[in-house]
Amino acid sequence: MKEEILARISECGVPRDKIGLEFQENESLGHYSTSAAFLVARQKNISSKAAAEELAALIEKNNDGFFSRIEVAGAGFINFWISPAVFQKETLTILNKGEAYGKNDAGKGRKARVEYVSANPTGPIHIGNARGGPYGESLARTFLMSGYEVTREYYNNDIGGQIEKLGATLFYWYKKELGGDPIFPENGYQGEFPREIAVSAVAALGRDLKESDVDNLINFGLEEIYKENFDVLERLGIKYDIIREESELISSGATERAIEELRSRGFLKEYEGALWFAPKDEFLEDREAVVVKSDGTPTYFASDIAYHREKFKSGSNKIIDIFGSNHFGHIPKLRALTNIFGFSPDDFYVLLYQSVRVKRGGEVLKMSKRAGTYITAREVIDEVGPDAMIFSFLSSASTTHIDFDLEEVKKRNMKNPVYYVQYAYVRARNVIRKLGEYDSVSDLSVLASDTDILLMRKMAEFPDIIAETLKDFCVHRYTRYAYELARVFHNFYEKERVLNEDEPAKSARAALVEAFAGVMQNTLSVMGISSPEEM
RNA sequence: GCCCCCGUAGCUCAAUUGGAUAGAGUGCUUGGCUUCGAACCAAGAGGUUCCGGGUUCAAAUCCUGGCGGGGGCACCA
Repeated sequence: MKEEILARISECGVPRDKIGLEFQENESLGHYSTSAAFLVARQKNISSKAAAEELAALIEKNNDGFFSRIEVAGAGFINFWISPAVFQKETLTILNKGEAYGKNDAGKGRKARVEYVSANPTGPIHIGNARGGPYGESLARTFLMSGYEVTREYYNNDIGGQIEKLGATLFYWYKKELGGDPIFPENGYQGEFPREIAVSAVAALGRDLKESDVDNLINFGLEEIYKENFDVLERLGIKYDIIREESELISSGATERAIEELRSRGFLKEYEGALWFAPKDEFLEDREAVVVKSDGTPTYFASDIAYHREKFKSGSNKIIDIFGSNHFGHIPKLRALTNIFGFSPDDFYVLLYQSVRVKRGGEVLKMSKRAGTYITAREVIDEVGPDAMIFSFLSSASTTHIDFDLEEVKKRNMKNPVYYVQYAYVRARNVIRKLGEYDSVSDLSVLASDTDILLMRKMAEFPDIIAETLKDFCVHRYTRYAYELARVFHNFYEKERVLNEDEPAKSARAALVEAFAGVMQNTLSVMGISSPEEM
């Protein structure tokens, strides 16, 4: 809907990106409004009121019945009311397009790769890691809605110091389980999880593992952790197209080849026996990092170079990495790789989400995987269900730190706004079911009450919501929109009848309800949330 | 010490990217089921947007100086 209005305003000489068109929920300020006149006033050095009058008159001149009213208000705002016929026609379009309503072709013929979660395989996914799941998934779906071919990917740091520590921890519990009295390894992983794995390892691998067989134990442990973590992710509706493992990059020689390429092109320098990344480009940030240690082994960053080399050379148009904020220091190094591997820095995004703080009755719980004090994603899903968890996480902007109080979880379970949203959908589906067959209509002109119009307007906003999110990646916009759409429908449901209505209002309202159900389903879908028929 | 994020109603979060009277949920007070499902609707109370200064028609938002919280600055991943 915005596109049409923007086109009409920009025809009158205001640059499209300067118009700042706003949807107005309260009709007293119009269906949409713009502050564009303030800009014109400055350019022409006239009063904002005069500029608004002038601009409004120009728009009115080209008006062909699209706007029912154009009004200057306040210090120079222009408020637009749009003809009911426009919204009635849009509602028919919704019915016509169904699942395709809201899609755009901004990414037609283009590819996007989105990496998210990528939790270290040293234990179960905890509540902090889990935040990246709904975020990445919803973003991936936004790209799909925009016509992109999307690859969802997960990176597994399945080798290195942390894995050795995991092995040592598992071996400790393995020995303990067999009745030995081993010493707990320094910096080993606390918590129940390693012990549970060790117990099943005794059953699966036998009782004769020696210290030199620790790799068997590690491989068994990693398998158990993968099983657990990808199962949890699947409960959140997340499935990956690519799961890349660091060990695989090393064993295939990809890491070695990437190092060699950087070396031959002069991007590595030697210092104190180690090889350092030294891109020497226009960036000013300090990005120096060890790529090959003085003992000759590559660091994790070496594999990251190989992995991003693969991403940048994969023919994708957009590359997106979603990390926790603690990876902040990693960004400049990764960004420096774009130029080196011939990828546009403007199409590479590293999106960070802030931490999740867990409280219990107001008291902050310190989360640490090593110390074994963390809340797992599975615990929360079991408690509130995947839909409520996804909606909760998506409700706040990725840049804000969120607090999660476990004492509130149970209470929130019943009161979670996701049910308000899903219930609106259920109500609509109920009406449609009870209607049975009804005549399809091509004329919705009887839909003219305030609640009819507001519902149609809100539905017509959906494609704009998708388009805006594609630009700024603020997927939390969806939860807001979903809530508002639901509220508008609940209002409609209270005030207007469908089943008892006479024709032609009955069929028209039926069409409206069906259109609503479609838009709501698409809204829930882009968040990765289910659309239940009953609750 | 340097860098990033945050600070908005008792609590958890929004605010269309600088717009009009800062909004929702939750909690609290009150009214509404003989009518498509009340997991709903309606009404009320609740604010120095952490503090100071600046920029302009307009600041929660931008610049600056503080205060407070979180994270990062490894030959760990």
